Amino acid sequence: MPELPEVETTRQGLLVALEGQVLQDVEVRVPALRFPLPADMATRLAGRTVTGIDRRAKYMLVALDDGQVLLIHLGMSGRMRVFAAGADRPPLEKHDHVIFQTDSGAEIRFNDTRRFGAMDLMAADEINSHPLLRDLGPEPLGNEFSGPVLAARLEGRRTPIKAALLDQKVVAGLGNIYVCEALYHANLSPRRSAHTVQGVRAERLVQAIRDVLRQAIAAGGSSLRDFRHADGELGYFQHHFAVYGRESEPCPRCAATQKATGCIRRLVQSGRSTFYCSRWQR
DNA sequence: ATTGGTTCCTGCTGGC
DNA sequence: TGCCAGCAGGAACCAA
Repeated sequence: MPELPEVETTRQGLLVALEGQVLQDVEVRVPALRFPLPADMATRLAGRTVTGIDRRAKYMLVALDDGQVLLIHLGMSGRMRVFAAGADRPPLEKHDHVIFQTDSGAEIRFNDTRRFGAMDLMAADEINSHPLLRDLGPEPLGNEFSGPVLAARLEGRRTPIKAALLDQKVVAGLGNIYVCEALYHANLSPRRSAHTVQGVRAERLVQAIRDVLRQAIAAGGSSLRDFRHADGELGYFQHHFAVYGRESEPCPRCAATQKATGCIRRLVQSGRSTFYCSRWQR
């Protein structure tokens, strides 16, 4: 499930392959993603040079030499796979929806089993007003994210803190996995009403979010089912999950104090699994 | 304004 | 063994 660390890992892999390269040919095999790909996307991309790739939340923004920006979202099963010039290329798969060829002979395949991914084209000066980007909250790893900023965004919200953190308008880039992990490291119950996370609790949560995201990026993201790096390698942060997917196991801190007996519980909040330590998180 | 529920999609899993 | 219902999940959308 690509969240911020997986998107960042993908961005880094794509940047190595694409920066300064010319998109010689773009083939759209299946345009029906989350919404239809722009009908003229292949035409507008052909012959353009990639000048950079940025990331905003879970979106990659591929900058082109003519002032256009290609927005890419991986949805929940999207992958970008780079095949270097001259490298072996396995046959196209069922869910390889978009194929990019560079003039130096590299190929990039966008594969997305569940088709929740998205792509769009815009002008560089539209980035801040684009419907998918304009309402996003602060970047959790950016300077503008802090305890007071998060606290202000949680003020008056009666929804559980777990649900609030999944809302991309509160803070951008978190998904189910890293929200569970961050709440654990901040000792906060996922059920706690969002508006009660103020002051030192908000500071603690911001620190936990930043720490877990930084560590996950350093580990190349998490590979549960679908996620792979652009070169096909697996991320390994899944081995460092404290609570996610570990129902009825002891959490790391309970294990360390030897008071551990299946302290990790699972509950369902707004239709999604939440994992937490029943002893530490309040 | 905020919040909860529904929907899109496919592949895997569990129950009978 | 085989079938199908249920589930997973990011985020837009709708209704209350």
